[in-house]
Amino acid sequence: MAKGSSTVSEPTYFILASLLDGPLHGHAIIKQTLELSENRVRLPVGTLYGALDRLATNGLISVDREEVVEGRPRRYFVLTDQGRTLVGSEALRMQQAASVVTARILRTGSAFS
Amino acid sequence: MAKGSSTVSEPTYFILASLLDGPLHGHAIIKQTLELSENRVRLPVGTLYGALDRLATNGLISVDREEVVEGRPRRYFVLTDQGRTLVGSEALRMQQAASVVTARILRTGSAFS
DNA sequence: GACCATACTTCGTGTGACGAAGTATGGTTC
DNA sequence: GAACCATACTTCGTCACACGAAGTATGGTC
Repeated sequence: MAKGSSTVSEPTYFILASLLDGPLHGHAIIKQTLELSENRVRLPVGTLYGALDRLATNGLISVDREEVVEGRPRRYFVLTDQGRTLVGSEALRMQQAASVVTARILRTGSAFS
Repeated sequence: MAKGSSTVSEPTYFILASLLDGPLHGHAIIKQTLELSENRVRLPVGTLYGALDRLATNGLISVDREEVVEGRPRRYFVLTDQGRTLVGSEALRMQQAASVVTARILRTGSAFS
């Protein structure tokens, strides 16, 4: 389906953002998201794997490869072109939305540093 | 309970943003949101009034006054201090999240203008 | 052997977005 | 003056998603 106006949630957004630098497996995405968000966004596993399924179904990511490291299975995910495009346009959307508010707050001289 | 890490959705965010310039009634919020978002966000009425209830319950907005204009009732809502603070910090959060992605996209030289 | 970390699975619950249908009023058009 | 449209708000049902929790499996540490 991939409607143009998806408006992705924060967990989903950071999952996509985590994959910008290259393929990662599930737990690595959790760590990368923590880093990217400066320790703000701690993805719960239930959220992560549910979202990964959805994103793969919608063609925004795909499975890169699966390997077994020290007996533990790892599934690596990559951004598709569509996913890369989406996370980029989401970033622009957020920037626009943010600037609307920051401009107004400055203008009305509110208690913000 | 006004958790610090609420992470407000796009409709909710724009409702709060619409009220930064002063009290508005429901339908005026829809129009203001359209304007602020450059015609991107068209709030459905079901979403709007549901969200207004929730926001009022959570103390982020409150009813300013009710009047009847040309036979039609209007209920005006105002931002509370808490609401104003929240929308400001949400804007900062979005800005940070956006910049993480835009920086990476520039660095990896993706197909973005 | 108990315990912890990594890695992933599955399930159940609750919240929120939103489409749709409905109520009420006033203005316009024929 | 009936039909119709715009404004303004209400209520309901459904669906998607977040996320807590419990579970499976492996290897290392104490």
